[in-house]
Amino acid sequence: MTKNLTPMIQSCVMHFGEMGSRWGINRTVGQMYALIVLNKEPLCADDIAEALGFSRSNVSMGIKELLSWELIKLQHLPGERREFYSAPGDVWDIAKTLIEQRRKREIDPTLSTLRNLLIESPANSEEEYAQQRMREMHELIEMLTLWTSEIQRLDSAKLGKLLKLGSNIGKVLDMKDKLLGR
Amino acid sequence: MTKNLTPMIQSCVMHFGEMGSRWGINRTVGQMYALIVLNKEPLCADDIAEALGFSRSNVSMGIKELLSWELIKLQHLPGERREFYSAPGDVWDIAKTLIEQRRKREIDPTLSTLRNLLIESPANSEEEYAQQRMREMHELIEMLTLWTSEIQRLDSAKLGKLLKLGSNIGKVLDMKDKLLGR
DNA sequence: CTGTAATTTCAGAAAATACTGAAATTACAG
DNA sequence: CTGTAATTTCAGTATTTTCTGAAATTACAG
Repeated sequence: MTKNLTPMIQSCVMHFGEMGSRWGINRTVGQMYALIVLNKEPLCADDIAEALGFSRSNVSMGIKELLSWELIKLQHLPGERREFYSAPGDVWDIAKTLIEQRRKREIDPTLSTLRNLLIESPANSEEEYAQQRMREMHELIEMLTLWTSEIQRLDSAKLGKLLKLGSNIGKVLDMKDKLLGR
Repeated sequence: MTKNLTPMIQSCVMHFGEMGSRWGINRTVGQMYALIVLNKEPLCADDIAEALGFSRSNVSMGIKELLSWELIKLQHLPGERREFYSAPGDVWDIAKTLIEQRRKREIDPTLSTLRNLLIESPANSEEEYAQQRMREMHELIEMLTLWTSEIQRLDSAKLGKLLKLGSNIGKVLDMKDKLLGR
């Protein structure tokens, strides 16, 4: 049904729908989010349902999901009884939230499972090997998580500078080598 | 029917099945991969089908998928007519492959879509705003991609040192700040 | 070649997921 | 309170994805 959308916005919305379905978030929720992000003004559920041609109830569930991910926030507009929703104005804030939420949902449970399996003592050499692999995975995931959490601490301004640095980013990691003494 | 697996390995396999379904790779393929990774010796399709209770054809499709992700490699065992499969011995190699493949499948198409939409000239102020957001997204994604590609260049040994550094990892990023002149 | 073992393909069954419309609930203006 | 607008819930339907078994193909020992 998709009413009102210009081809450009339409394309972007559709693309994020497709991509969304490759992440946890499903196709329609992906479309809804793109629509909200690309729109300067906050949108209400009816706007979304109309623009994308979804049922009102589907939009309601999508909003619930986006709220649970903390990707949108509710706001009341003066003189409006309906509830409006908008995305953070800063894309880096969006990305940070996404990273954070995915960590909670995907990484943390895995770390916890691995930890639990690692405290058991191996019953045979097969389990011994398996535990070794699990130990390596646990270490690696923990380290990568640490890295990303450090990066997440950067605010938008710092990130901007980093961006300016462009492909010289390698230098940062070269310095790391020095720090590591090699 | 899951024959032969010890409870420890069983649990791990099941967990990666669940997690797998949250990534692109589906539940059974996730289980298959965990099984291969945790097993010292290469496995053949029948081993996998028996251990996990899947149909032989499902295993065949799963193997095909894991090969297309380059997460396993085919090998022939001496005196064996059947084909055997194994995962890289180094978990960091596995992670690098995963990151790389996900980039190809999820990030690159998005960057390309955004780029295409950004070369159009905005038809109105609504599109102007939308394009601004798209531009920010494009920049951000490109930068994060650059970062991860730098990290991916590290080999296992260097990564090990980094790992030893533990939570002092923050220092690396502090140095970055100096580099950025603030 | 021939026969058999191993693997792949694929149409359709089964399962999981997403979506809708109707009914219920909530929110609030008057 | 009352009535109406807005939102949510949820049972059922539709769609998509996954999985299987049977048939086809491929690989290779003899």
